[in-house]
Amino acid sequence: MPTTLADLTRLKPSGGKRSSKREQIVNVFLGQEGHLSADDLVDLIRREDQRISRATVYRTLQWMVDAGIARKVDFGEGRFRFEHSYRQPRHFHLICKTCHRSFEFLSSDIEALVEEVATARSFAASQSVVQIYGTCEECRTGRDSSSEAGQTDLLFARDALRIAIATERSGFEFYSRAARLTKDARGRKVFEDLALEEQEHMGKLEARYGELLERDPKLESHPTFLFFKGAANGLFAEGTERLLQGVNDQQALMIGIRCERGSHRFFKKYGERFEDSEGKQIFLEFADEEREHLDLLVREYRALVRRQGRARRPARRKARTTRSAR
Amino acid sequence: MPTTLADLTRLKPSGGKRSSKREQIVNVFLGQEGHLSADDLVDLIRREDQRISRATVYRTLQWMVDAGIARKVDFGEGRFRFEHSYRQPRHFHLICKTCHRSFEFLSSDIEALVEEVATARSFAASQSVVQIYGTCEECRTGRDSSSEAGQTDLLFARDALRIAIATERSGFEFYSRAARLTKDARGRKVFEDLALEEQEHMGKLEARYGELLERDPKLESHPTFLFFKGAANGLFAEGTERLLQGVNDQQALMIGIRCERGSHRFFKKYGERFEDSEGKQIFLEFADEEREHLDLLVREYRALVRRQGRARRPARRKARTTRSAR
DNA sequence: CTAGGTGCAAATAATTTGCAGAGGC
DNA sequence: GCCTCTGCAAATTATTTGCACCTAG
Repeated sequence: MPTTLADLTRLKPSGGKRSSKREQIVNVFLGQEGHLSADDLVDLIRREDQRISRATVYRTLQWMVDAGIARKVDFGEGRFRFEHSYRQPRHFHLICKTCHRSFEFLSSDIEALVEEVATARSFAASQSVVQIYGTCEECRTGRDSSSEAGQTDLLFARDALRIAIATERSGFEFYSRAARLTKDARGRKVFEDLALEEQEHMGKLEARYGELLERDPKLESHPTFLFFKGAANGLFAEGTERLLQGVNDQQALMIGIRCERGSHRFFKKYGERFEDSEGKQIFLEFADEEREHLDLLVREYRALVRRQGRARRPARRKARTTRSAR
Repeated sequence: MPTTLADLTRLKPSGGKRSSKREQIVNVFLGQEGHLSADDLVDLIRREDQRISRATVYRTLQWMVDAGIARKVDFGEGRFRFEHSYRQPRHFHLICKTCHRSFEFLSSDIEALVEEVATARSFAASQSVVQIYGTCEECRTGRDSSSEAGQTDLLFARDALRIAIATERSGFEFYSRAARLTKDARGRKVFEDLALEEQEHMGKLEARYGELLERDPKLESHPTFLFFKGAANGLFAEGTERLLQGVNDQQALMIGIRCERGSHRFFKKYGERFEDSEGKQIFLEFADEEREHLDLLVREYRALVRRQGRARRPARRKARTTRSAR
């Protein structure tokens, strides 16, 4: 919970005096969950202090937006609502027209497509809004679907970890198979080491996942928060499939490089896009690890090419193109 | 241009009297392009008739929304804008924060993802908003990028045709190859016929595309309006690739069935989602054609299985599973 | 003749602003 | 003491509504 005063003091980038009123309003805002309208906030404030005027609340909200504490969101109701911004990544919304609650989600997939559209239209996108209007499960079925929001902070971390774990798992599988298929002893050793490392790190991530579950035992009952198709099988799945179609040592290395590069790019980009949070942390750490693997593989690839060159000096590349589609 | 009175009379589903004022307002609205605010419309109306009150404009706008002539859109400016709805499919927006103009696009890909998210959260989605805020090319580079909107109506038809043509082309390729690979004479004939049909229809679609270009010679200079990844290679591309991995006659038929089914579903679904327009027409016609092909293939598949059963009566299925991944 | 459409002015609703006084540094 | 924050009331902006009047079917 980022509601402590200690946190708040760190939260004042732009000028502004410390003032009891402002402090009070910010505290009430941060202590609240969900999406408040200016009026909601006034009501809440009035409960503990009758003497705060509506204008001050509006002014403080504007200040919070400027300071990066709050984000102004528009659900098409003819007035704005405000949500926490601190530690929370930008996200999209599902908005129930019946109960007027809203639910958050992230979709790396949608973001990628949005970027593609902007690029195709040579449009410099700075922000995007995705809102799905409709009826939530509870309003349709009547029963309480126990979704109850649940700190998006934790959900983001949970899903980030799941993706990282799936990637490690598929990486492990990839390197194990690659090791089995590699003829060159030195190359085999590289793959074996990497497989081991992936497995080890996977263990660590799983432990971390366990810790997360301890913090909120119901965490796993919440639906997906971060949608990312690549996550399902892990980013190495495609590479593993290509391995099975038969490749030589050099090709195996190259496929590994491509997978690590894709993985590194995804985690780096996604990690950087977000404001400070545990999920961001996980993504960036993971990006670093993948970077190291990538460098290792690239070094190994160069070494292999050099050795091969020495082995058959005058013989030009015989390029046994293995006709494997495309 | 759907601005004629003839068109308008057809446009009054719900009750309402013919009234000169309303007629006048609707005409001015439909004669205009882009996204008008209520105030913009009042200004335009006042130019030809001083005696129309602001309230009537608001009331008429509401009536137009109910009648399906207009759609209310919210660009987060603190007021609503209105856009034509008649003949225009629901679309998403790119919104320039500098010049405040907005540009439209469709994305089947984003729609699919949005649907997936809603399903995963058991949310009954009824409508979705996708808005990309940023700076348009013109505002960034200064020069006129000649984009000038261009009837989205025509752009939709253009892109629908392009997708249909790409699909026909890939279908032709698929059936040609399938014919070449098929041993059974009767099966070969079926594939050959289909290849011919795809080619023929492709010609027709290309002619239609040509007609479209005549209506607006600059049509091709406009950027993509309808984003759909499947369009690039056509919906049969994947099937063709699988053919090349070696299959028997029965498998080839099955792959064809799967492609036609996917294609039919896509065109049907997309066609139905849209309001009356040329693009919709193209999609639905195409869906029908694919349906016919699908039925033909299914009949042929059943016939083949029957013939095979007769050939080796007591022999149980020998199921030569060709280990081709998954 | 009567339901619905229209104008005008007043009402709402969300948000902003002018100004005088209060408070932190 | 100065500069910013605050409260209050008035202003602004977008949109709606009450009510008397008008008009097409």
